[in-house]
Amino acid sequence: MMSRAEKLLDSRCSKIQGGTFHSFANLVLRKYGKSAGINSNFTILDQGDSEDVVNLIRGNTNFIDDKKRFPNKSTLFKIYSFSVNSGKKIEDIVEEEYPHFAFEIDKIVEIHRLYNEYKNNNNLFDYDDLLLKLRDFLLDFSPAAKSLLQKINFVMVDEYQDTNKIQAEIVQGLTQIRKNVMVVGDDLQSIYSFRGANFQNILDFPKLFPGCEIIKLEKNYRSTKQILTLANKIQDAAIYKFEKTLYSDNENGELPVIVCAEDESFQSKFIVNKILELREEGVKLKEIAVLFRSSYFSFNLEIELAKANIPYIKVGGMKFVESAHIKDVLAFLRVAVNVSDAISWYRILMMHEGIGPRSAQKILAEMSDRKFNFEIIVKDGNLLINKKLPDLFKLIYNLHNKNNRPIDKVSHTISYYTPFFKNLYDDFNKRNKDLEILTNLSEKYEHLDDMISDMAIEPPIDSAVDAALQDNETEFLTLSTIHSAKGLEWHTVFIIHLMDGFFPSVRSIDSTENLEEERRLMYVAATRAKQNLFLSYPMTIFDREAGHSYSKPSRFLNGIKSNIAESVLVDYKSLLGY
DNA sequence: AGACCCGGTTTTTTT
DNA sequence: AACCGGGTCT
Repeated sequence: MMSRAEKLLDSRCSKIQGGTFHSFANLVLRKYGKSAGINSNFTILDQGDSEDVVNLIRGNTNFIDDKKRFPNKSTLFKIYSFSVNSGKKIEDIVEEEYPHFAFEIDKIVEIHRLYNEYKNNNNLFDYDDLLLKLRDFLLDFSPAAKSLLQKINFVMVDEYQDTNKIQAEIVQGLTQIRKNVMVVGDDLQSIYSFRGANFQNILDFPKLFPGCEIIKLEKNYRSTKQILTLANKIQDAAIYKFEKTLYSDNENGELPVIVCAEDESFQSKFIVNKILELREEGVKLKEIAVLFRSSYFSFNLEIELAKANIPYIKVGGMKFVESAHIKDVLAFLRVAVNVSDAISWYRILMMHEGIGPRSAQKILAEMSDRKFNFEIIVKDGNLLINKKLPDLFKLIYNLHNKNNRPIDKVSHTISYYTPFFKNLYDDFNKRNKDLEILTNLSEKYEHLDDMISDMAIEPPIDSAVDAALQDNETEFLTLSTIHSAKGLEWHTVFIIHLMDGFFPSVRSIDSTENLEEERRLMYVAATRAKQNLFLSYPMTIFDREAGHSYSKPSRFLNGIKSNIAESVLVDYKSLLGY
């Protein structure tokens, strides 16, 4: 966003402190945390790490009865995180969303207490802690907080409809000295309620800052009139909204197209053909995007794109740093920074042959007893670690003590890791590229701890991005989840898998509120297009249980008549016409 | 006892 | 593709 602002204005924009709430929190807490009693060497847990901690605690309790079902780590973590972000009590969330676990409520609350205790003892922050601790730091208004706030003259927040209660409090905290604050948002684009965002925030803004000025932006500079007409039609049916009428002066456009494809692969083939056609017309690949509700909807299309040699990047869904092999390497590096990072130790230890959860726990206990003092550990010949893992120990000792650059540490780690890697993954050849990318990424870092927090908060979008950027700025098509497409725009946009049960997702179909959020998501997707918009759905789709079954077009297409969108059928015959 | 292997299940969306 | 549970091997 900063670089886009820089292009519109000038280089001063690049000097503005900016970022997500989380990355801002990370910077502030590391710099000013000490005076607020925060050990600024904290390690950030991403969602996977947090779930691992929850799982560790879950396994150490005797709460799990073989006969009764108990929420798994990801469910537990979701409950806890939603509780923090929404301000609701765990008890109420379980009651409302997971009534089948209501009888375990005491255990669920107790694991949460232990989870917080564990993070405290080990100086671990999960994403939610970053927000909570920043809020408390600012609102405590200590001398350190004051000195930070003295330097902040203006505060601007984009996408304010997607903030939650804590984030609103952070904005309040940031404006304690100077009340220069501007927020921008659109209630119709609120799509993050699952993590506690509430568009009520933007409505309450005038109460928080009495006397604020409200400016309505009703002129759309992005899309053609035809696209806006369709977008307005989608939001006409919305139940919760605040009246506004969007208009555009741009009348030169084609009608959006609704594409009914015989099946998923016809849908993909249609898109591939259309993209090739557009490219002939001079539309660049980077001006085209394919958007979808869930990351896996694009699998079939990705195969077709590869066949047609169309380069693409995929945004959203499974990320580079979430892939198992990258997490493996990062575990070594994290231990190098924080020797008592138990979660990373488990990961490292258990990739060694003959070491499972039990032995890992014993080894960890041995190290912990000796306060992670490697000099002592290495001399004590009676330890399990010395019998099984002399090389590992040497590696970690060097990573931890040697004063070399991150790139050297990464290379050392990878050479140690390679045999395990090849053993662990059948597709190690494919994954190997990612290890190279990680090495390249580490080149720009001076300090390992910076690299590790970046990996948690602002991870590289996708391995392919970096690969593509390196080899001569190849142009590429964008595939993206709608959530990740927020705030962006393209000349041509395809929205795929518009089927009931997929988009809107089955999981939201039985609640009005969730369904309304899906509708807003649809609205966000449609309004990403500047010039062309294609809405497609396959008539049949493979379903695990039913085999092939007919699908129903998304309810969001209901009522879109031929004066709003053109309809196209894509079957065997029509494809031959191309 | 603990590691490991296999097969069935499940998968929204993000910092 | 990753998780979980259950069965088998060392």
